[in-house]
Amino acid sequence: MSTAHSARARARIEVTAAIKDEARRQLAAEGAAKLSLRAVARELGMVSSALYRYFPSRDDLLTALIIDAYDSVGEAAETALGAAGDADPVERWTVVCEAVRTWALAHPHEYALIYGTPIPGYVAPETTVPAAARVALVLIGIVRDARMGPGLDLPPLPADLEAEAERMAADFASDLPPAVAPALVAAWAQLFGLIGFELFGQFHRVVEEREAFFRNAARHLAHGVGLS
Amino acid sequence: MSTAHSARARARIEVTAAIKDEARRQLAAEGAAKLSLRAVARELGMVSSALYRYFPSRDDLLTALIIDAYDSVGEAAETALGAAGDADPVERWTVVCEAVRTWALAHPHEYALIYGTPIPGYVAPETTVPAAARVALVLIGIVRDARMGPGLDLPPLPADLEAEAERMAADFASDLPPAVAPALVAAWAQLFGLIGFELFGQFHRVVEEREAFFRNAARHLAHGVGLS
DNA sequence: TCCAAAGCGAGAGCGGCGCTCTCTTTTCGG
DNA sequence: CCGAAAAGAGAGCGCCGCTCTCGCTTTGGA
Repeated sequence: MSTAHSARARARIEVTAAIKDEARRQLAAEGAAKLSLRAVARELGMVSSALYRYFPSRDDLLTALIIDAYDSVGEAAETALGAAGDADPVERWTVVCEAVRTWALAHPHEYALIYGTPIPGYVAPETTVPAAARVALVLIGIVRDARMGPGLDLPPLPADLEAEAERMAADFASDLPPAVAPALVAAWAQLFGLIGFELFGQFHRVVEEREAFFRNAARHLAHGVGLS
Repeated sequence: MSTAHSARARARIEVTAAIKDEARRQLAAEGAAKLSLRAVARELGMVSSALYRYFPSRDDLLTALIIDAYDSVGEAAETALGAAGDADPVERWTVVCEAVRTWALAHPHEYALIYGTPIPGYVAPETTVPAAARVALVLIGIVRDARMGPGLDLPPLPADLEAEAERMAADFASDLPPAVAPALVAAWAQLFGLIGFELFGQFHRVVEEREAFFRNAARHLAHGVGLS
C-alpha cells in the first residue's frame, strides 16, 4: 500500500517526511517555541509558502511531531518491557519507568512538547490519543500480568471514589479490581512529575544522584499500585 | 522605605507595577507564549521602546512574573496550612496539597509559567530560588511538626541512596531522619505531576471526579513521607 | 490522446513580534 | 542654575505566521 499511486503522490510523501525530519531537528536543537516554518523551509531550499501545501499551519506540523513523540516514548517503554523478560513485577515496572526517564533525558524538547505546557490555544486532536496511551498501556499491562502471580494488595478506597474507580476500571482495566485504577492513574501522573521536575530543572541543587533517586521513587510507585 | 525619594522614583515604581499588572493580565488571558511587550505597551498607552526602560527584555519581564507566581502559590500553601490549625499531619498535608491544586486551577497560565516547560534558552536566575522554595518549605514543615508527635515510619533506603539522603537532609531537613529527605522530594515532584496532568489535559476522559481523586492521591503522598 | 482540473512552487506582501538607535523633553542633584 | 541622567517617541532591522496570486507540471477522465 505504500507503493506509489503516482510520482506526485510519492513525492508528496517524501517531502512531507523531509519537512517533519527537519522540523524534528530544529525542535531537538532549540525547542518548540523556536521552531519556525520559515526556517524549516529555508533549510529545505523551499520558499516558506510552499510548506503550507503540506501543513496548513504551524500547529498542524507540531501535531505531527507530537504524535511521533508519543509513539517514540511509547515504543521505548514497550521495548524496555520486552527486554525485562520475566523479571518480577516490581522490577518490570521500574525498568519501564527508567526507560521513559531515559527517553525524556535524551529527547527533552520532545518530552516538553507532549508532557509540558500545552501550546496556547492548541487543543490536541483525537488523533493523538492512541499514541498518547501507549506508555500507560504498558504500565497497566505490568499490573495485569502481576495479577496472574501474587495478588495485588491495595488499601481500601474512600467511599467517594468507589464509583469513580469502577468507571475507570471499566474504561481501561476491566479485568482488574477497581481499586487499582485510581492508583494506576495516580502513579502514571506521578511518574511524569518526577521526570518533569528533573528535566525542567526543579531538582537543580536538590537531587544529585538522580538515577538512584529515580529508581527508588519508581519502586515506591510500583508498591503504590499494589505490586510487590 | 517605600516613601518617595523623588517624583521620578515614585513614578518609576508605579509604571513598573502597571507594566507587571498588564503583563499578568495578558498572561492570564492568553498564556506566556502570547505575552508581547508591544501589546502591553499599547494597552498602557506607551510606545514599545519605552517599556525597555523598565524591563531590558521580554525574559526579564517574565522573570518578574515568575517570581510573583512562586510567591502567590507559596502564599496559598502557607495560608492553607495556617487555616488547617492543629489538624492531624495527614490532614494538614492534604489540605496544603489541595490548596496548591486549587491555586493552579485558578491560575493555569501562571502555573505553566513556573512548573511547565521552561522558556527556551531561559535560565531562571538565582533570584527565583527563595520564592520557588516556599511550597516545599511548607511541606517540609508539616513533616517536621509531625515528628514531634508520632514518629515517622519509612521503609529503609537502598544502599546507593544513603549518602545522597544524608546530603539532602543536611541541606533542607537537618532535624529529620535522612530517609525522609528523598521521600519528601519525590512526593513534592509527584504532587506537581498530579496537578500538571490534570491542568494540562492528560486526565481528559480519564479522571472525572477530580477532587476526590486528588484528595485520595494526596493522602497517599502523605503516607509516602511517613505521615500517619 | 487531449484538456480541464488539481497540485505545486515562487514571489510579494500584510501585520505582528523583539529589540536597537537616535533624538527630544523632563527631571534631578550638586 | 546647569550639566547629567532618566524617560518617552519614533523610525527601523530582521524575524515570524500566514495569504494570495501567478505560472508551471502532473494527472486522470472523456
